[in-house]
Amino acid sequence: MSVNILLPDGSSKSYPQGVSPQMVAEDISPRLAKAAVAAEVDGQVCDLSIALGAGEHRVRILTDRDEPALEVLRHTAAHVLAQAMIRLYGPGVQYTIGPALMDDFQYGFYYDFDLPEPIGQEDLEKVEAEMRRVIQEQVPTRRREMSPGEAIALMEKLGQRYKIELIEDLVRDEKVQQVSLYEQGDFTDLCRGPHLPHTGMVKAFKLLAVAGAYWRGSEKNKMLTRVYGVAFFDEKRLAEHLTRIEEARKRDHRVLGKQLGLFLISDAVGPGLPLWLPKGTRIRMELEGWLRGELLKRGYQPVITPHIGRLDLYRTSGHYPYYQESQFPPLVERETLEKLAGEGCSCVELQQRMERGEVDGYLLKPMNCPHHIQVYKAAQRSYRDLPVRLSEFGTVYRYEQSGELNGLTRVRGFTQDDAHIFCTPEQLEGEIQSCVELTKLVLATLGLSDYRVRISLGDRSSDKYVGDPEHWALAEENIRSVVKKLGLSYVEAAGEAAFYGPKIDFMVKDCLGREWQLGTIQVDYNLPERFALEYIAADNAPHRPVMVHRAPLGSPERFIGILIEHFGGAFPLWLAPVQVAVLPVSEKVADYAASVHRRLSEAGLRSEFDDSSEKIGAKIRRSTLDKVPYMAVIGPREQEAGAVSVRSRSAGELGAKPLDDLVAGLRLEVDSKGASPLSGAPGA
RNA sequence: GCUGCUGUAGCUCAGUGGUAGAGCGCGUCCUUGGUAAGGACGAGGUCGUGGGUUCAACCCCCACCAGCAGCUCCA
Repeated sequence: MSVNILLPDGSSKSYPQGVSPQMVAEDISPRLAKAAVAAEVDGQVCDLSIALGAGEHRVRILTDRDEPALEVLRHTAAHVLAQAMIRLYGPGVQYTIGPALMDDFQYGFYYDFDLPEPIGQEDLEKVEAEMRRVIQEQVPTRRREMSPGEAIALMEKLGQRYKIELIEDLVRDEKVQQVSLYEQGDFTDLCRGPHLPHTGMVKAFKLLAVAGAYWRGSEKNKMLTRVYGVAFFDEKRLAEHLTRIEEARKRDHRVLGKQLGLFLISDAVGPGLPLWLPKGTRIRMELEGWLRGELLKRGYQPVITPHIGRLDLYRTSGHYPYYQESQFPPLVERETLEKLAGEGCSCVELQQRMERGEVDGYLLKPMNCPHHIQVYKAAQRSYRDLPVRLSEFGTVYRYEQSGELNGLTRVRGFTQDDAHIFCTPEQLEGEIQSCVELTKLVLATLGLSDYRVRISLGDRSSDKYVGDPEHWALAEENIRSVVKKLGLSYVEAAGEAAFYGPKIDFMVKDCLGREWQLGTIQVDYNLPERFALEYIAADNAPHRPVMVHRAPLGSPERFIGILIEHFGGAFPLWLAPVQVAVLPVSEKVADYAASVHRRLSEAGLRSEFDDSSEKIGAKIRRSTLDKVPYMAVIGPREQEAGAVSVRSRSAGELGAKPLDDLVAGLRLEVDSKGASPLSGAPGA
């Protein structure tokens, strides 16, 4: 029996049985054999050393240029890490799991350990040094397959109880007959593989962080020590990666928000409760103002509703029972509180009675929909009125876990650019479509053109979801249909839906390639049911409307947080808190400069006048650090000519221009939300 | 919420068991300078909060609060 190998170039070769991809590579060319790091056999990435069975196989030799090879490299790097840890901290180190990461922005692999004593960031250098030793030794890796029983016996000998648990689970859940282990010198790991032939092929790596992680991701389990690292085939790519991380760090919206005076999170006010400073507010007003205009054009009716509402309202909607643990506790009226205290009611009792609905209170609203539903119900609705589209930039409060709070992207008090559309089932698909189109417009306007869509579906087996399965199926079908019709690339995620219905989420990549979840569109048959919503149809009988919840930004707080990072604080002109800085060269031209400043302000431009006694270089530097898009430098020459010397953030010095030209140019750029007629360069 | 780390002037940070410093920023004055930092002087801190150890704590110990990284969660 022989092995027939089909190569990617279409050629085929014949070998005796048991031939390995490594041998095939050697046969093709010594250079390929040297560059080979792994192989792809019949579409499966595997070790170079495996013995190929009889028959025909498609074989592709993977070198450091192939994406799947990088994953193999990182996986081996994780094993090198584990081996180094054991060498340093002794056989008492329990190693658990250590995968390669291919989609993470920073990290390339990690390994979770149960350590006899904790280690910190400062220990990583020591671990790296030991890893370099393991790499220098070029320790060969060897795959062994054995029965689960043998593997358990081996792991018992090594004292690795997490591995034993993993093997036992593989047997129980997947009924495996055989497991694979990788030997790497004195280190043996249960592992699916594949791996590099030896550790010497891990060329460039760096350990980046040490942090806690629960065993198997469950907070009920023990907290392990996770060491994160990244690895590449060469130093250059590693250096680029580290630069990219550094770049991201510099764009951190929390850092820029402070530097540029955009927002503030004050301990005196509370964690996760951002305060918008004047400059940040400017950005938000522009963004929201623009969106408000777009909503009016699309037949939305703005409403304004309060920040709190009766507990009963949220009992009816289901939010109170479903998300109690992530809400601020309810407010109870003083009189009620005093009466209950008089009856000797304890705090625990009070909470229980509120849960049972025996005591009412008020809740800081966690969602706007119950209020909007009341607005819908305020009038009798005819099918002729539908769709009713109620919009509000409504601020909601959610008690996020303390460890989750993060700048503007995860907060406890935030606004939703919310709207609720009440429509007939027949109108639903069209409404979803226009919501998707609005979200696309928002993203396009802000230059966030790299995104995909996630359709989050229910999960029949979970009890998390409420409502009629038929409605769910219908809603899911409507959503799919729209996404397909608009040709969006999408993934489906079962079990990710809201409790009341499926949703579309926009997953947007920023300029550094990091993915964020922004806009959302959710279909809801459930709340109309719970609140007994109706409209009178053409048959003169009451029917139940469907609701769409949608927020193209998601939340202005979160969205602007992401925009700060996307633009690195250099906002396009229409959003920039200060659009133009007027910089007189000396006090001699202060009057003329002041008149320029006035003229710009009167034209509706946000102008800042720097009349400090600094030299012009210092003034320019200050405006540059503030990322002001345009500067108008003014000296005697400009005064003479009624001109300004224009300097742009993106294109540098543009030379002297008549003041009228500057005003007109800036107006044009603001109104077009992008293109820069002054410099010919993009505004951002 | 959990694990680890951190908390000193408005900001970024240094520092010592004997109650504190730098740079930037801020204020005043001098300077009137042409495209990324002109000069001088000055103000500003109960060293996160509360306990404890000590003759003495910003420094050591404990608790709490907050921030950061990761995990978990996210209507």
